Amino acid sequence: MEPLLLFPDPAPPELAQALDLVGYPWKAVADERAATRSEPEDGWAGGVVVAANEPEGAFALCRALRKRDLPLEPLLLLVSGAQLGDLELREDLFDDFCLYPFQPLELEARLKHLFWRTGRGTRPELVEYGPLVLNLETYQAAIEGRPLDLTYMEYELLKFLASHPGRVFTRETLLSRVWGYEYYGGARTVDVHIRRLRAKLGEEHANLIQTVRSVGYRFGQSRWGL
Amino acid sequence: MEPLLLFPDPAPPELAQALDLVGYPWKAVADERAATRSEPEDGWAGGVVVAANEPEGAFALCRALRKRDLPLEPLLLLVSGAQLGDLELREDLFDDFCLYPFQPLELEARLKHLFWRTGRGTRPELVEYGPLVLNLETYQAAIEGRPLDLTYMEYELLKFLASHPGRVFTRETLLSRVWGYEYYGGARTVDVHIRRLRAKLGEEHANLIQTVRSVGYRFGQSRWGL
DNA sequence: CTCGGATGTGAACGTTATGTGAACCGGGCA
DNA sequence: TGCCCGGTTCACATAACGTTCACATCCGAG
Repeated sequence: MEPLLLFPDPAPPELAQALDLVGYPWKAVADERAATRSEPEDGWAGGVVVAANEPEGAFALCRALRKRDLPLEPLLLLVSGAQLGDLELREDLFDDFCLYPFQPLELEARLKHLFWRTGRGTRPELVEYGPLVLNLETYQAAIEGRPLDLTYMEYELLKFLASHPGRVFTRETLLSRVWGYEYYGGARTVDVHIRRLRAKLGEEHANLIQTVRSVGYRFGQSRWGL
Repeated sequence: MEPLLLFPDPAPPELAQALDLVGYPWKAVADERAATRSEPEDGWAGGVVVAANEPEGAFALCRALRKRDLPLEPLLLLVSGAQLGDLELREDLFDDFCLYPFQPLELEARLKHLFWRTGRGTRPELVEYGPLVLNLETYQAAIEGRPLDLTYMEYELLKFLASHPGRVFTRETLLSRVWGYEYYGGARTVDVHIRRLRAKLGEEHANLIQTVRSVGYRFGQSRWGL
């Protein structure tokens, strides 16, 4: 079996021990570079990321691992009780989470359940909204069947927006969620990308992205019901 | 929002309370027959099944709910630590599990993540008062289902007022709470915004905002008690 | 009934956020 | 090395927005 990716490096002893006990091979990495460097031939079997001690590094790693051509999955996040509230805005960065410190039995059960449910391919590889379709595997986008020629950043931005239809995001939020937390640049960058997206969507569909003055941008219509 | 199915009936007090606190409606059922009988029009929003106390009944219910034409989803299972080992054989009966007894925060986070990944969307944060609805995530407002086109300041003002129905606020208070503490401007600004809000609410609902002469403004009916 | 302060109203004004076109810059590739 | 592509930044145009003012109207006190 391919090893699991562990963060941080070195891995917390009790985590390493728990995995050893139930027979999961693993390898600890300190950051994205290390993750790429020591990646096995057939890719990682999955990931266990401890966010309780070094949240920034942990979330940065998750984001990087999710953005790859073949996103790392399944990804189990270990969080402290105090971090539970922060998870809401990072739903897409992990597949399941577990309180840290953890019970070995619970960790094992979660890993088993994760492998069971991701093994059946329950993950959607498409993001759809009305006439828009994003194929996450091939990095292609289309509207009404007509292919869109998007650049990397345009694709990422559209993917993020279309994954959260109806919701308003400030430029700062978009910069941190799409560009990355450590990004340090002008907010007007977002405007320009929005404009190009609207242009490529075509006049007919430009209104898929709406401006909410003095707040930010919204994709699609709002959700009134549940 | 449609209610969650709870097992057993009656529901454990701490579970009922935790769900009430975060605003999930629920209905407890004792078995499959009760589940079918009291099922809402649009189906259950999901299920929370406590397996810690009555494992046989709980798993039987899960099995029944999964076998239906429209399987109940998502289903969160609450298990004791001693039951963790048994889960392996029942992977297909639930979508996620949580240790019981549970931390309310963890329960909330798991429900949110479940709703997110099963695509049923998390409940939007709403401020409601009678016919008025404010969607805080999408920055949209509606009255009697009809969308209101509000500017940023109008929205912020209405949000503040509608969040404190029945209470009277002086113009100075509104300026400091809505516009910001350091704001330095004329009090008549408030009047103008109130007028525009009334206009947009429509003649029928303009009285949602009442003038309290020589004091300020009040939203909704006055509260006699408390 | 009358007076005066408080509030409603319409319009004008100044500010600010956003749209827009183009220049800049840096990395990959020939 | 020099070109090309994409991402970023800048400067300017523009329209939306918030604020202010002058005046009209309302309401309660006396």
